[in-house]
Amino acid sequence: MLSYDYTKIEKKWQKKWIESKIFESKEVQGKEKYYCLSMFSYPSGNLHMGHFRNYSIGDVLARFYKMKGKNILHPVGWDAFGLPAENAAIKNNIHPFKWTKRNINCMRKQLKSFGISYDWSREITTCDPRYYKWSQWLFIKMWQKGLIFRKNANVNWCSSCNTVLANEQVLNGICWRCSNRTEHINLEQWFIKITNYADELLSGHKYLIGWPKQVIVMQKDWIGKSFGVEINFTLSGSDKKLKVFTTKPETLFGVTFIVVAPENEIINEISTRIKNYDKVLEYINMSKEKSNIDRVSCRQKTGIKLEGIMAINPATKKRIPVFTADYVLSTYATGAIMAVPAHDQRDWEFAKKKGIPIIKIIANEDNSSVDKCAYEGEGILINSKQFDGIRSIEASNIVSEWIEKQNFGKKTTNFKLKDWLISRQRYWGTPIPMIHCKICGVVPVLDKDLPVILPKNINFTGKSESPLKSNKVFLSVKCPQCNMDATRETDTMDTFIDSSWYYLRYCDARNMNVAFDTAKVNYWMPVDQYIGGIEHACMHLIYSRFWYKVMRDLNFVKHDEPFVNLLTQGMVTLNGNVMSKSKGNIVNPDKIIKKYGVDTARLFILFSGPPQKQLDWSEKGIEGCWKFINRIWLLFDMVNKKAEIKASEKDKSDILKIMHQTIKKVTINVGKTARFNTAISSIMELVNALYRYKHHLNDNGVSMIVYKTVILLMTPFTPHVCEEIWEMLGYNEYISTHMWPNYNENVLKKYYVELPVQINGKLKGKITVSMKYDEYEVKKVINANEKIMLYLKNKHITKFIYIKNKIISIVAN
RNA sequence: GCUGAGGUGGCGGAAUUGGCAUACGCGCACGCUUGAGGUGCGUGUCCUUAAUCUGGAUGCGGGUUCAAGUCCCGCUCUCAGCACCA
Repeated sequence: MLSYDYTKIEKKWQKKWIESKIFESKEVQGKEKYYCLSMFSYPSGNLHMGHFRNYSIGDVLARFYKMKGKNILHPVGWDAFGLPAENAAIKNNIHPFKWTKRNINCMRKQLKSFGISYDWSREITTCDPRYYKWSQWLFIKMWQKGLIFRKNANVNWCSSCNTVLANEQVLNGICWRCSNRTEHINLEQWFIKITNYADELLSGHKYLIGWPKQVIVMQKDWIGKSFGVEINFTLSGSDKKLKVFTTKPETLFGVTFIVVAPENEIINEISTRIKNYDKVLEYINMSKEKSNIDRVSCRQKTGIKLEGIMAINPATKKRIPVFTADYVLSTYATGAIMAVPAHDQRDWEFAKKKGIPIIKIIANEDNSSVDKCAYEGEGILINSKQFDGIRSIEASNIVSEWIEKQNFGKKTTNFKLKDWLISRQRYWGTPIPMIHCKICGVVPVLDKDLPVILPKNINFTGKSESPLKSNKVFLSVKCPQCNMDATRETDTMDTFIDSSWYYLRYCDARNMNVAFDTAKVNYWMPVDQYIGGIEHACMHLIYSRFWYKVMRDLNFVKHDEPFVNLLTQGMVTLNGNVMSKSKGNIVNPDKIIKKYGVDTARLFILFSGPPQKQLDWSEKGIEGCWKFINRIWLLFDMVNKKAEIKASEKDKSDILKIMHQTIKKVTINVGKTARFNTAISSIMELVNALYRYKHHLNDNGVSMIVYKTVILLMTPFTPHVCEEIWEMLGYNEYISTHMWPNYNENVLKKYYVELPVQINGKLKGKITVSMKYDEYEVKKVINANEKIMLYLKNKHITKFIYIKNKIISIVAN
């Protein structure tokens, strides 16, 4: 028999799976559920290898647990709002709706050819009013809870995307989507109080045992909690106090100047007292013009003294100068610092430049000087009056309490995490369901008027204004409270809102009355396995966790965390390069599927390495997987042939033992450790063993038992060919719904074991002994072993170590 | 700079958690099959070696141990994230 006809087989089973609805899910009380979720995709046009890997990993798990008897939810959908659609509209004069729909149709077709075990009846699309109605509804619920607010703020603006961006979406001053430099501008915007949950987002990490450590660390850094003290500095000749935040209160006696951020309000408030205000203003404008990148990359510290302003160090009562400098950020803590040049390198550099005194407060054992650089380590306090001699670690708390008692400061915690800016000045997103009324202020749209439909007739100007503003019909509305003429909000929501709750909609995707039924959500949630790229560590995965906690506090769901286990799959590269359209190095999964079939493509992508690791695509590697599937295919005829020679009892029991070992290994590698590569290699070993065994098949069906096991074990990896062989073997049922094979520990039980014998740490031989043997009996066997005894000739045994069933280690000289 | 993860053949990667390093696959070499090529099958493939002797190899250097890829100390390189966060 020649190689198998994968095209025919794959089409056949994909059709059957859909028609028979075997992968459609229903809540079954009492049956253990398994919610398997691959991150849904943005419909950019076509699926690439990264998608293919993502879905293949999810599919292995969904299929495995289905065979293990669990009730599976394995849904699929589209994260369909977003900028590319709108940019395509401006560029190619195609409506975003049309563009998106076309792409989804194309990608759905492609996705169906992958044969993933999705429940297609639950497919969702976020740009569908039946979906975004509920995004709006949830938005209003959050508004009513006081979690959404408007404020004028210094926000990130991307002039290429023509919209504001959340902090998470700006990396190093660069827009996450288009890689343009962003600017800071002042705008009135919509925010969600994610900071209310900052503490819980951190403490919740302890429940996320099934998450990669890397993601937890990244989130922790992003949330950035730090403990410290807020201290009020009196400004001489003014009733104004200046608030600073410090994590090192013990260095208070070494504060020799104060620095406020150029954007700090206080400068404006005390402007009449600043003698060189013109020059200060000049500096402020200069630093405003510097982009984020310049401020960060140019480590040379600049700044200007506020002449005529002095602060008083509350500990030393000394008058100290006040500066403004852009090495202090306006956006963190109070936007002002107390500078301790002796023990902070940044302050040290600034002090050196400006000729400010440097007073040493912490002395270490070496009594190292602070002339060359700041000393940032621990030590004993000096020059600190009553606190002299205390160790700095202990002094932190002692001084904090003293500060509180003296009433010029209090202990606080600060977060780097800022509130989530959720409004966008773009068209292709969920309309924010709010109304501006001159009398009533900001009023939410009534439930009965939802959804606020995104109008289709819009001019895409590409100008920096919300496109919805151009639609007068959309704009004019009656106020739901006073019924007077009012205007609609024209900003749309950040698409990360759509993706913050889609996993809940999957649990009840067709409900027209509520966003989701609580009972259904509580049946399926939390997601047992989430699979996606690590690039979402500090965006989607923080937003979703936050959103879920709000849902919990609204009594919509009952758990604390939405995703129990997270698998971050590695990228698929070509010659080490990220595949991208601009580089023109995209390997299209369609092409591979055409050449080898889906089963082979899946097998290769899963076999090449652990799913978390980056995978470099190679045609060479895929050949091996193709060969392996063919070897299994060819075995069908071989196991069906009756041979003349009888199989020996030992051969039969040997191969059965290998089979049970393989079942055990695959079960653990798939179910527990998600090491699909080693699972597959152990099945390869079993197939190799069966090939070696094939010479004597007159064996009461032993080879058939082994063969069937191979097919069952391969089903999560190569489902199409396994269904086909299963049918050829005479079964009427789907192998996809067949029970996963069990292994029998009794068969695995060994009675004899091969023990390596080490002499002075080097392997010198092996002996086979009964597993029951004690040291005395093992010694007897060794004494009878000529080869080993040769090494021990004329030697004195000083140590004899026998680790039962593992190893023998002899020390002799 | 800080944080985290890593470094094992020509390559992708294994190693039951301290117990036979290099499983499985790719590649390569040789043989068989074939008119030839491909496929398929078989054998071999870390270095040293005539050898199945003997040594030596898991980034480098040291340590603990009967025994170290795995544990400890010190370097070094790579990748990822954050980056003036007071």
